[in-house]
Amino acid sequence: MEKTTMKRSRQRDAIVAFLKTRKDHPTADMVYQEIRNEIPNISLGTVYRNLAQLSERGDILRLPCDGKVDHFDADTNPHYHFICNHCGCVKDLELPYDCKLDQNASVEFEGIIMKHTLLFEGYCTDCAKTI
Amino acid sequence: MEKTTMKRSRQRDAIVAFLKTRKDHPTADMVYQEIRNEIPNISLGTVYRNLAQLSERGDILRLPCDGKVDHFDADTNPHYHFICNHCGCVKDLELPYDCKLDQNASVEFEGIIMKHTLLFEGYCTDCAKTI
DNA sequence: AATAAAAATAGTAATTATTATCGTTTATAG
DNA sequence: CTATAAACGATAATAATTACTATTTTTATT
Repeated sequence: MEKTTMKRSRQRDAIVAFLKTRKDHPTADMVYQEIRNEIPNISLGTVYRNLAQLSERGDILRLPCDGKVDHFDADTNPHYHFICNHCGCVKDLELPYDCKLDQNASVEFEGIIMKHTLLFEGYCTDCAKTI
Repeated sequence: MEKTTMKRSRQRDAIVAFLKTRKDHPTADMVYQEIRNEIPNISLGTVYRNLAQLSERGDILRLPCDGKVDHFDADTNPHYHFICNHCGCVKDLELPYDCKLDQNASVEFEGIIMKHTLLFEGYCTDCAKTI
């Protein structure tokens, strides 16, 4: 996964380009469905492989969502997210990543804390009206 | 899932009793493997069903672990957890659940924030020595 | 431009974790 | 004691993801 040994591919370029146009943090399958419009025979495995590779390299963010399917974000600036328990949509929060949380947690913990994931849950604006 | 319409079962009692003896937050499969010693023909589906039911009722906690398999905790007092990126073990942190996080996040968010999940990652004491 | 090696691909199979189905068993209220 | 609904075991099905493999594509070097 070193940057030097990476070869470009039309498929990966399309995936990155697509993610950059979106602020709603698509899932692997959503990426797949979208890219198929442009590259009809792209394989779902290719999408998964590239999303894994890109997030491994830090070119995109993988957003774990409490047991539900992962979402992906082209905005690599560390920030927190919200997931709607009704429709499943994922939204950005303006809160920046708080390093103090890691420091505080480290105080009484014997191992090494490197980072944290923080996900807020509730109902999005639209679903809050409906329910 | 109302408490009034629940019938006791030997299997569920065994699952709860087992979880209460453990502080390492077993997974569904770990629970299954353990309970089989006592009830050899228990079904894995029964374990999943009861763990879902119990966590739904708030009798145990389901711990989502960033895309990895869920772990379960008989200590229902809200608290945060740590997962080791090397061995996958899950440990308690002494930090209590911080309601202010939800309040802060709500300030600039239009929907309704009800709760959050916060998981710390890094290397546990044992793995920190090895690596 | 031709070529060779590595990387990436499409298509498919396999895996993993979990949920659903269904006929049978069991708990419990009356 | 009995009726009813909950819970069960066994198995099948599903969903998401990963692995495999033969082929294609990229890219550095001639």
